[in-house]
Amino acid sequence: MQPFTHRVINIIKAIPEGTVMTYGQIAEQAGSRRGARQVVRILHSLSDIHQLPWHRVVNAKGEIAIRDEEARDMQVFYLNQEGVETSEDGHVDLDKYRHRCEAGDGHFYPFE
DNA sequence: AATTTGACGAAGC
DNA sequence: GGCTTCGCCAAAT
Repeated sequence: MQPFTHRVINIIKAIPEGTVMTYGQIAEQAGSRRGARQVVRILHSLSDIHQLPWHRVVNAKGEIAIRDEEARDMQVFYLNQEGVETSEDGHVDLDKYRHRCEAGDGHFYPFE
């Protein structure tokens, strides 16, 4: 298992209830800014054996990225259960629910 | 070992 | 706002 993969798993497991993270965010936190696709792979392959809250992961537009209708519906259900409002299309308000790695004083860094 | 793939993201049209 | 192209790199084949 590559360090990147391990970090991604760890990050996903650390997502609090009622919040969501984007693939890009996770990849960035894991160390690869362009690793969103690896996050996809990891989630797809590893959510099964790990206990990953995959339903708290959405794409950059705040939409449910999943393609399977049933799984998509399930994700919407879980998010609603946790208090995340989702549209019928399955998109959430990232500005409200996006989990951000806080700097402590609320200072927001647009880039790094 | 080589090639394809993929629940994505940003940039370009 | 939508569609296409390119980049990215681990996992699957």
